[in-house]
Amino acid sequence: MVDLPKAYDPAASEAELYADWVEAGVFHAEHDDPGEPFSIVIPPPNVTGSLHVGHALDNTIQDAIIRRERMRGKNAVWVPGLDHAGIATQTVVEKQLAAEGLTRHDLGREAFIERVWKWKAESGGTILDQLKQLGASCDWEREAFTFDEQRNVAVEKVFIDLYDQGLIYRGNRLINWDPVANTALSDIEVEHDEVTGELASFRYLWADDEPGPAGFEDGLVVATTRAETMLGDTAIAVHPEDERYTAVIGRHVKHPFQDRTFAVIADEYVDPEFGSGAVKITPAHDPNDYEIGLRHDLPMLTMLNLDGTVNDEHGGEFAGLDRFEARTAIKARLDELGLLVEVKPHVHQVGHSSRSKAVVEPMLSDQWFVDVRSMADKAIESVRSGRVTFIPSRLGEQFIVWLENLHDWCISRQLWWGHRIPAWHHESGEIKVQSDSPGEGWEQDPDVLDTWFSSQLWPFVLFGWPEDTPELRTWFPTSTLVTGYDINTFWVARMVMISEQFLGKEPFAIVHNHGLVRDEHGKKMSKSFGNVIDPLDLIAEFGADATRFALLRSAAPGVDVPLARDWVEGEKKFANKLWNALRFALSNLDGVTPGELPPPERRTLDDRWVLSRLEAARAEADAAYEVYDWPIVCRSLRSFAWNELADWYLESVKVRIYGEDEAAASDAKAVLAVVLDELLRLLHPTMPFVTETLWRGLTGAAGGRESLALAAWPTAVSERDPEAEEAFALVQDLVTEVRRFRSQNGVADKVRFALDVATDARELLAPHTTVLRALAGLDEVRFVDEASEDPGLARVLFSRGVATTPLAGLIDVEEEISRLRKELGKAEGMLKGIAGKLANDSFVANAPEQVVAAERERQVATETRIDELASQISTLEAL
RNA sequence: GGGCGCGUAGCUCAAUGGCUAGAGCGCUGUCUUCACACGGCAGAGGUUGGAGGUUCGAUACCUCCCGCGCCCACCA
Repeated sequence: MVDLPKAYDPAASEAELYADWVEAGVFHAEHDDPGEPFSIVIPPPNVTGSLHVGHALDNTIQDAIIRRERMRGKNAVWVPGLDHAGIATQTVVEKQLAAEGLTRHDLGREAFIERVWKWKAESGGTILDQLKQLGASCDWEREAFTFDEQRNVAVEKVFIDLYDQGLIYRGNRLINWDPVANTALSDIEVEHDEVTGELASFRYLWADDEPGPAGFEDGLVVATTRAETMLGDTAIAVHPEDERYTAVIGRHVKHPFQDRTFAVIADEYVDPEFGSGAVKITPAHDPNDYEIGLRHDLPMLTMLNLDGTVNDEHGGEFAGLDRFEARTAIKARLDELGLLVEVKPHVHQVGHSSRSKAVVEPMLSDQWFVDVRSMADKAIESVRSGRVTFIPSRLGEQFIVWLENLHDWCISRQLWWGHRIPAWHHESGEIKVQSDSPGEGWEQDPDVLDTWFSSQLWPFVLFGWPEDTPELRTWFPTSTLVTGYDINTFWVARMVMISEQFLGKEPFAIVHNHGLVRDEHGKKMSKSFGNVIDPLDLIAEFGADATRFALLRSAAPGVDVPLARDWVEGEKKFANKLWNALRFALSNLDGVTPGELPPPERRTLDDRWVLSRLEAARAEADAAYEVYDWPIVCRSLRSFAWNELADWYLESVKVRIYGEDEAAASDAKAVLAVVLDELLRLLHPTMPFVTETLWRGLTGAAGGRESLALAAWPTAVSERDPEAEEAFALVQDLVTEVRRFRSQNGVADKVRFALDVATDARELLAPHTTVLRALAGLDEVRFVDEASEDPGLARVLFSRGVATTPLAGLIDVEEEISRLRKELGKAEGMLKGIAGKLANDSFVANAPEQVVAAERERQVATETRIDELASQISTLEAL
């Protein structure tokens, strides 16, 4: 017999259990292990990271999935790893350097990278250790890093092959420049935030040899939110059909600060409704203007340095000023020259770097790009055809739309930490793409690849690609990818594209998107709001199981997940409830372990009922597990465990367990053991620790390879039993009514009395009076044909009849009358509703037969009840 | 500007077009009975955002409105 402490203490056992699982290789899989392959690759957390609630959710879901599949006998592997997270990691280490008064340039490239590796070695494993605290059942023997030796080989191969296929090219194009991190960014690394800026209007005067046409003697007014870019203006555009401006098309204006002129051109892009209807064109610093510049073959003048200051070439008196200082200075100068027309507030979207939060500057630059169109089209087809399914499906739609509008991907970053681009530049300007230096006079491209370029390979490089390994053949394509919808664009889309390109297959069959974890009111967690919850605190205080369960119970696919400390505490209480249910069982089972159920004829009503309800919960939870509907998984199991098993069955089973009849007691124990065993199995993927501890206690399993984590996933132990459910529901109804009677009349539970029951369900109820007596605290239950009219009786009404007991000082008559009146009013209201329904001919004609029949039954029952209530009230009043 | 999602009890959320719209937390009362006070029992609490429509019947389907949130997008 196992002796459990009175209250569950997660901290006492979690670490030890985890070590035991790992020691026994419970999480490790080999390619030739038995079972159908099932694989998940972890979305690799940043090496800089520490576990936050988002990770906790993401990994809890993956763990629940992989644990269930493992129990189902699959050859299940969950491969963990870390992302080198180029820009994020470099930023962290640069900050450390800054604290020492250094920049990365002081160290130089090699020393800096060495420094990052050193830091990675010291603290890179933190988040993986934290995953262990959460209970994540990763196969740690397969841990990988996006920047390790093996992954490097793959990254280089992919780059070189794509280049050879013409899908990677180098180009001088307008890209998003982050002037703080000093690197190019891809489009999706730019976040558009609404900002209240200003719209400045100023005028360009006509070129000296070109007086303005009638109506435009004073020049041409243009508007801009970034006045400083006028240093790079090379045209003014108007709409070709804008009659106001027909006369000025082809004329030239002069630049106020530079010795040059440029033309007024016509382009359909211009919206005549906006501003003055004339747009200044800066092809080198604005995406629209860039397009116009290409169409009209305009000069592209870059007027900013990479650090965001105005350059010498076109800056003139403004050279060296920061772009925002320049904005002010230029407006001031324009004003002095009498050229500034007005400045008014303007709300618009401004692109910010998702990393540094700096305002992104569109810049012309030489960068490497991936031509994504053909791969994107294939990826769209993968989703359309259902070869990749999204859960929830609406996110698949969104995914397709995004792929349809995808532009080429700028993959070069002006950073040091990351995969160096395998391209070599010759003094002559020639470029070669290959792993090793072509020889003397060749310099390797200084840039590194976007972090996502390497993580897109994750689902196959984890299994050894480009080698043709047995692991790759076994576990690729992977089964399910679990991730927040927020990185579908960054990561998921690119995995689909690149997997198809290089392995000819989609990398996974299912993408399960969960939402983002928010606070209890749906607000984003952030340091500035002070509403951040640290999952490690939760685990320390309430246990990993409670933390996991609290996350899962709100994690409907694709829907953001609210979380509050109190809710986690609530799930700790659930764990404690389970703990105590098992504590009760273990102290009473006397060594009975889960095995065969007693034959049907020896099962009592409560046995049949609990088995039927268990099967209902199992079926519901299992189906929900299958479609990753976590709230239903949690709700069905929690409510069975607490509201049915603990609240009713454990109470009713005491009758036999504490009773004299040893055969009955042993049948009861057998059923109890089976039910608990199955419940623990069903809950294990969500709450691995407490279920493992309790299951070992229940079964006597030794741990190690004899772990619940390796036990079989439950199938139906019995069928649903509608008859038992109906009968037991009646028992519950009568018990509840008796309790209500007690509660409302101040009759203490320990005051026992006899009950005369008049019911049309006598046959159903009669065999179960023992349970009835135990649960309702009755001396005796007698069945009578008709309820006595004796005014000296208290009446307890239930759905199928009425029960009476001598008042004999039990209750307060006045109170009872008022209670009955209330109930009568309620019943009359209900009857009115039913009668109205049945009087409606079209209802009777059109509703399904069972529905109409049920209505009729309710009508009769309600009428009977009203009669009874009325007579009861009058008899009481007679007293 | 385009697309998507959401408005149900004080809070967070459920309810194949059909029983009296449910659960958890919170709240009220009550009980320390031998699994559990991290608990039991009982209870209060709803014009399902608003207005129309379809239907015998709408929380659910349709239209419009109001409010909230997210994604995408190059209007200076």
